[in-house]
Amino acid sequence: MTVRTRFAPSPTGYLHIGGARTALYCWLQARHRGGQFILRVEDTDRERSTDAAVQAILDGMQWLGLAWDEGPVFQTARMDRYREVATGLIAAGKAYRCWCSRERLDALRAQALAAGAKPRYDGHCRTHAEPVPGITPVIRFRNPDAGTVVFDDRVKGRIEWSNSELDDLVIFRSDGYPTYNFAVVVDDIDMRITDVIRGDDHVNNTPRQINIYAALGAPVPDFAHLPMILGADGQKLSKRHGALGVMQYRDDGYLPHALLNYLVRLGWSHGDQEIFTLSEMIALFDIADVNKAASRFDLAKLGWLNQHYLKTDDPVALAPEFAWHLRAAGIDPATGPAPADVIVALRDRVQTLKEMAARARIWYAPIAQWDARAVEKHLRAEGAATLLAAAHAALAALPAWSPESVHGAIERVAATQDVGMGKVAQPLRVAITGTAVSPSIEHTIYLAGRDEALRRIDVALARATAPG
RNA sequence: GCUCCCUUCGUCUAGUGGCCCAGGACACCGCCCUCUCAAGGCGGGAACACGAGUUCGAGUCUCGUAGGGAGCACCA
Repeated sequence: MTVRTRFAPSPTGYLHIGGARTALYCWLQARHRGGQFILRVEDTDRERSTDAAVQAILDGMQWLGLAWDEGPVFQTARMDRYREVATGLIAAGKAYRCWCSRERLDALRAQALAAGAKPRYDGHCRTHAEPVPGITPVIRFRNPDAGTVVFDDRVKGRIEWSNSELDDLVIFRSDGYPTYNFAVVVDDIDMRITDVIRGDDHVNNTPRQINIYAALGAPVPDFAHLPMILGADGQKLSKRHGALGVMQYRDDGYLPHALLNYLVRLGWSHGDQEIFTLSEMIALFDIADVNKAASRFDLAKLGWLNQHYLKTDDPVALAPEFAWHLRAAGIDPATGPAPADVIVALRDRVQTLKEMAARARIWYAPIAQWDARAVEKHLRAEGAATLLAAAHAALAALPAWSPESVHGAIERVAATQDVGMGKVAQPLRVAITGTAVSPSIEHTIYLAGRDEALRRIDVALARATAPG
């Protein structure tokens, strides 16, 4: 039997980090086993579902590269089917209509709570159904009264549930929409899902869903419940923790495969391996190796991974994404050096493309601000003017313009003037960038372009020698 | 309150009864390298929640305690 997994978000917000990991694990499981990955949109909550959220989820999935084989299937497009199945259940005596009022239900709940028990529906309408004029009844599933439900969760292990803990849940609301627990089961059966991989906030739903499978005479799929992802403070992830939507990570300068690599290791491991290419993930991923406990989101480690990929990926391949960030920062890539060259100069110094874009500004726009301390220390230093002038001449005379040739020129200036590299590099750094910190001096100068570099050295020379 | 689940360095984790006085990675600290900042190299501190039990032997098995989480909706 070919493996079929599905990711089934409800479109009430963007694709957050927890959902992205669930989607990744579903996708990996399908790819690893040579099966299919289906995307289903659980939009039966008409109050909270929005088209914008659907789009946000699709965008997030696409950016991450989690391609689905079927879908997106919208539950709202399957209403007739849910109704058909529910009607069948009623006909078979496995479900019934219920007219119980909200008041009666509330009273029941309060009573149970007061008695220190778990609130459960008492099954009143199983036998005493009294149609109330003008009221559309809900449909309840007739849950078995006795026995236990046992399932072998692929990550949590064996879980056993007594049917006495379960009650007759509503499977169809009075507004004509099916409830979650019912729609998922009908969908998972119809879509022939073999592996249900979802957040562990659903373990409690699983026994009642299994009972529905049984009532429908359908085979029960494998279940794997993933532990939660918490914020760095160990609290449930929320808006307080900042960037939540996956697309926010793009805006913040993270690479999709860096995020994927981070996510795959968060709660799953393969020995001591930290770095995984997509194909390694697919080859090595096993749902059985997923951890049981919740884990915390650690931005520092994501940053480390992101930089790892900035350093090891082909700069040319990274260039389009970097150019996107330059534009996002209000920089026109056409007004300066090739983005790929900038990546080479900065990738050892930043963890994100966003930081990189910010630092790249000096090569695309004039120096906006001079660091007074740097000017004082390096530009107005003893001999700085002489060195700048010598560098200017050496750079102007260079037959070819490349990081290597620039490096050679600076080295020759240092040798000729009989000073260390630092003595000539620092004034030049301030001349080109206005600050004492930048990439290696040859890249700093190279990226400015010869004309602009010489122009800036001229300006710096004036500052170096100006009185005061 | 009830039911279910979870518990190894600050964080992510390795560990499936002896190979573990617990290994790796991120973070942190130190040293080296060095044109600044980084990156890199080398080194360091840092954990089996607690208590019983089973066993020749327990991070690994059992029970209890504590702490954390989820669910108990006509929300998904």
